[in-house]
Amino acid sequence: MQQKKVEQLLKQHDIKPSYHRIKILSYLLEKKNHPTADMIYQELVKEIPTLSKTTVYNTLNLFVEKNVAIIITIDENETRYDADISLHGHFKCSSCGKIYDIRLNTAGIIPDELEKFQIDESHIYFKGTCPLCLKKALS
Amino acid sequence: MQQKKVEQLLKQHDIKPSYHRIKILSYLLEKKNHPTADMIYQELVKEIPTLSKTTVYNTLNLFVEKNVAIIITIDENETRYDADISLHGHFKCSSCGKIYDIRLNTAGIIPDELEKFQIDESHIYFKGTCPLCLKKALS
DNA sequence: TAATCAAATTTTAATGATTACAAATTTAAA
DNA sequence: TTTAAATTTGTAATCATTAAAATTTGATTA
Ligand SMILES: [Mn+2]
Ligand SMILES: [Mn+2]
Ligand SMILES: [Zn+2]
Ligand SMILES: [Zn+2]
Repeated sequence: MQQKKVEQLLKQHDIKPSYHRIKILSYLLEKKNHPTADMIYQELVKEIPTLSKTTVYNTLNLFVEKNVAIIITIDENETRYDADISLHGHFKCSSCGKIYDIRLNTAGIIPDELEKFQIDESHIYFKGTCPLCLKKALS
Repeated sequence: MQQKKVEQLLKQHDIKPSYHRIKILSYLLEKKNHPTADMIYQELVKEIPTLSKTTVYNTLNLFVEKNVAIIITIDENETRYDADISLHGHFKCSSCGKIYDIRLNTAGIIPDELEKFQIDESHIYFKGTCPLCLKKALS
């Protein structure tokens, strides 16, 4: 996505598109790798040597508050972020660590039992071994 | 559940049923409240003044390793434990903090997209406001 | 242009959950 | 009883995240 589009997206969500914010959102949108705050920091600090990790945290918290990104918690003590805010699932491979996006047929995903509950967020994820790592394990 | 049953359960999973382990597993089984390690500690230390928080952590890690309990991660930086190891979902109320068990019709819960993946764990949870808190909010 | 002000970023320090490690205690076997 | 192994404890370390205060940036106004 071009920078202009990213700026648009930020503005649409009431966020002033500062240099850092554009960089961080671009990272999320392009990499689609569900990174931790630290992964983003380690990558961007190469380009922006003055970057502070607190800025990464502040920015991600702002994104979540303004619904530009969501938090994915699959493993304990490891907060990850996703700029794809649509309802979709994830699979984390315990071997290579990659987190895959899983498209769900969202119909009938909400249990009847929750009829009287107000649902703000739905999360579905799986853990195991991905096909690539399964193949490697054979050889 | 009586103490004998709890001991049985531990033995079945290759865990020597020490006093502390029985207490901690009993807590999980009786309360069914998906507690944090600290919640368990705070409650049990009343009965067992010499209890160490490290023991609670060690024991919970052992339970997870031996499949007597599972880890539930709904909110970041808050690891919770559940002695119900069957496939079921959860709902956490953002208002009162309670975590509800949700029975799922497990049929067709695994997306076709994961056919070639080896799935070890499935997690489904929702966040929002529970009926009790919704009612309170009205008045 | 220069002064002003708020927002954004940085720096440093604090917090809190979890783990590491070694010592002490308990349990069970020899 | 002796000894070794397992369990528990206490303390310190680690690591992710947040808090607070200082600095910088960038727009706005005089
Ligand atoms: Mn995703
Ligand atoms: Mn449960
Ligand atoms: Zn893999
Ligand atoms: Zn509630």
